[in-house]
Amino acid sequence: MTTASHPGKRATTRETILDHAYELARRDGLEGLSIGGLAADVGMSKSGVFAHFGSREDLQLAVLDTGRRRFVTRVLLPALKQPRGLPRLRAIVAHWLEWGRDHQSGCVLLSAASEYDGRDGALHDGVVRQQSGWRDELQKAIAQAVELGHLRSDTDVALLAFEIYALMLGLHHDAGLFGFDEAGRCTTAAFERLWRSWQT
Amino acid sequence: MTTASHPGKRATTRETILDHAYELARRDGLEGLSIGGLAADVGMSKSGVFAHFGSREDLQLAVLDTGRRRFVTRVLLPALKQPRGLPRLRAIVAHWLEWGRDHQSGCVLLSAASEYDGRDGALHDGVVRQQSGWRDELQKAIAQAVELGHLRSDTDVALLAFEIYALMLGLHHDAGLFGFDEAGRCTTAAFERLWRSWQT
DNA sequence: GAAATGCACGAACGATCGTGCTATTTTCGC
DNA sequence: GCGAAAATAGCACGATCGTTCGTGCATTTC
Repeated sequence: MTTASHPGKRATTRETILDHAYELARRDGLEGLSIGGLAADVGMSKSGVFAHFGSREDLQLAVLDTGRRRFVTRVLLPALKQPRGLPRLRAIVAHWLEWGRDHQSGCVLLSAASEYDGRDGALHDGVVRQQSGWRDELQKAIAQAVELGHLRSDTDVALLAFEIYALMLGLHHDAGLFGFDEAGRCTTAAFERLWRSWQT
Repeated sequence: MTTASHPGKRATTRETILDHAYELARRDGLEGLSIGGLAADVGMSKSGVFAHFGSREDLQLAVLDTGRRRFVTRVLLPALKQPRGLPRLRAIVAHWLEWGRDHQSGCVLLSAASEYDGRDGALHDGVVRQQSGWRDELQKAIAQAVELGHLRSDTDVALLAFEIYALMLGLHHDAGLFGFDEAGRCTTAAFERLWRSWQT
């Protein structure tokens, strides 16, 4: 009877709860996520949901990590199948655009970034860690494209990563307020201009 | 016979409340703004604060409008003193950058945009109206720069406005998470690249 | 000086928040 | 099937939420 030799129902229920919490957090943010509302959405009791996490903050951290894992699965991992350099970089952007299309009603990772950028605590730390981790991945892909000669040798890696991220922020912003169609058009056009400006 | 009896004490107290509310909303967002917390911050009773607005939603709308007015005063109006065309456009961006420096701990307008982009209601409508109004001003300034030959005649006005806005989103995002210095450096460099790419 | 008005306060409402405790039910190895 | 253990429900708590209402104090108006 050490620890969990059997699969246990706990893990799957926790996943279900996190699925619902993720959807709720997309609309209301991690700060707007309440245990009572989540329990009603899942169809469980408040205490039943609560027991899976121990605190609201741990629930929020778990939802944040759910978002991170989904983003990695949907954006980063598929792109890693492409050859290094510009193809992989463009694949990252392409999958990121799809992510944006599917998350025009709100992205947990971005809303968390704007919710916790000014405070401190575990959520802030988690957001910073997640965001800087992704920025590192982005810079890594850019650096490879430079090394392989796909981008100009004097490319400012951090600057290009900033520009790419900024365009995706613009996409989410405009898609949420003005609709995805026009926002997607602008973003795509802006990316074409961006590649042209850095390409060899 | 105290100070300023002509505009009535009500108006000045309301301004004081809104000053505090604006600062609180910068950290916690409009959704995180509570009447009790605001009252404690101002040094008034809950009901005293409440009486000035009639509802929490009206308070939030008032804070949103406070942000809009400040932004217009700090960014748009000073830039309108510059000659039309690229000088005015660059002045807009310059003052916007200063705004970003002073609001690295959170900008009410941007947090409101991400808080209400997925819902509906008066706050959502107010945010959309405010954002599209500002985008229109931006496009107007760009169009003038094109007409005056400061920018390429085939300039996609909406696209450039999107690119400018995206860079400012990137600034706020990075400044909030990683610090203003590096974010400001990237933003400035990105703008120089942007002007070069559209200039005649 | 009396009456009216403007403003803020304090108390209280019902609702919901997060979070403990204790039963009760469900699950799973035997 | 049985019994142990895990998982969920039930209930209660203090705190805070937005909101309402009645009251007191100032100031203005007559």
